[in-house]
Amino acid sequence: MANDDRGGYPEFFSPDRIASRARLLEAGIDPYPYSFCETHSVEAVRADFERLAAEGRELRIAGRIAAIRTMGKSVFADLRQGAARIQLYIRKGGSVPEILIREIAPGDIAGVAGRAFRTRTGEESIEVLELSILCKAAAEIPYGKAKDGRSWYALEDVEIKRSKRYLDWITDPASLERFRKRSEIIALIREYMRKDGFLEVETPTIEPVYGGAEARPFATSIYALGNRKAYLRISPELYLKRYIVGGFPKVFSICQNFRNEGIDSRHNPEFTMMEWYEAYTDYERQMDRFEELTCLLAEKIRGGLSFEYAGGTLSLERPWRRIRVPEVAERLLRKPWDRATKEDIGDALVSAGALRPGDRAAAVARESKGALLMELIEHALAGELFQPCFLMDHPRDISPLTKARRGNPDFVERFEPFIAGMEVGNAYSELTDPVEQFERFKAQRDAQRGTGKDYEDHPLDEDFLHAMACGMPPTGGVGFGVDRIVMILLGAESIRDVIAFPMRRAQE
RNA sequence: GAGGGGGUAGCUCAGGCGGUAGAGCAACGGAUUUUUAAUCCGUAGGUCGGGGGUUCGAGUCCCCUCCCCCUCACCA
Repeated sequence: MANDDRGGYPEFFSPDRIASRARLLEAGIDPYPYSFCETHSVEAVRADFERLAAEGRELRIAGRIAAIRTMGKSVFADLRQGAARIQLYIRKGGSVPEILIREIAPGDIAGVAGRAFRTRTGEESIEVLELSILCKAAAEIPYGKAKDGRSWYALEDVEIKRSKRYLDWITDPASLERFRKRSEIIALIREYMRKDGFLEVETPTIEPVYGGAEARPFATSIYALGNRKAYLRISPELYLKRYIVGGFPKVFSICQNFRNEGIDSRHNPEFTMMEWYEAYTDYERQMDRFEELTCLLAEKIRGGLSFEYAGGTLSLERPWRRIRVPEVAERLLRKPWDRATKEDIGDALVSAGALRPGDRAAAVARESKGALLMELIEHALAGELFQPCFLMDHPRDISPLTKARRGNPDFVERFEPFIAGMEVGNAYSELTDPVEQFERFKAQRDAQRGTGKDYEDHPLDEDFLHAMACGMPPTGGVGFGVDRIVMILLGAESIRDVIAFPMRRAQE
């Protein structure tokens, strides 16, 4: 910096650029004009370059200046629109005022009018006849250097890339593309659902009673209602079922869920959930649907069902492997489920190395039999869950919203799709018997009492029970983590690379 | 929550056996009449994450603390 007097401005204001802004204003040039009339995108110019160059018609293009190379009387600049770029050629002493050529800088947003032509070296370029600064950037943009898709000295610090996503997007076309594709994936999901007759609906984000999942909620209060306690949604499930009860047989919702739990490469306190319910179907039908939707997304986004992820090759070829919990349980415990005790599972966990011997007693006391079993199974199968599969027919005691497995009532008709070892979703043949639902809720509460998991006073959602008592058709429902599906489809190994503004510890 | 790695100029990184901070790129000034990771000459830029301690002297050693990344544990 030639000048370190920041005049009380934040340190990210560049004195050089503030001075440049002042010089432009002094010359009567507004560096922050109100509009610019574009005739072409960079992409459009690229796509039709030869014809446009031959016609010599005036093109008007706007974008961000990413680099400037001056060579005597010639100035070359890169104009970027997202991942697309084109070179500008400005001749000093031509129609572009000297002051604009002098003050334009990398990071500024510019509008140009000019003609398409090829330089002596063959580079597709725009000869600039008019130049407007559409925004003088006041901060330095860490562009680094780039050529042929490679870059040098560019912003790489993931801390900055994630906390200042705008800089990440400005400087890294790959990041921009990742988030464009995320949006495309969500659009494809909506398209698939609509085509099959599903209605997109909304549910409350702020709820008097939370439910539909087991998680610590975010608590808040409602001023207008005497500071009544309220919670951010941990799942849309109980409200979506009210739609089903009321007469919408096929509904879905894509929404943020909020869970006040850990933050790591697979968990963000708020994450995007896609959840749907389809009346008159069971979980078998929904397993097909989940496969179908995931494969459709893979075809459209990756161009096929087989692609690299996390150092391995995923194959989404249908049908995916079905892993039945009761069968795995019997194999691991070497005795029938009804004869196995919590202590047996505790022993198995210890001998599998999933639990320290000293923690066994506490775990057995704290967790339900079903929860212990799932811990054991997920540990035992960890190496087998890379290829897409369905873990299905979970223990009844950890699945309070699910119908019993036909012919095996200790288990339920539930499945969790796993891809690349990640649990990406959860689905049921939904429980529809209101009396049993009431009993299950009570049993779940009793089981949680004193385990440290009864986070808040958590009243039963009586209104939900009332809805169910009014009659809910047989229904299959599926919820999946959109962020995780996006991670897999886009090759991201951290959820923070697919959430635009992930939760951070550091505060400004 | 536990273990490991890291935080030095706007960006990418050196230095680290304690002696008072370096490079490249970016920025700024200049040269160069078609360049493209342009090049060349010059200038400026850092309380080495924060606090405390040891020392004549700490980016470098010790303690505390904040933040980031990875692995593990819990949750989608």
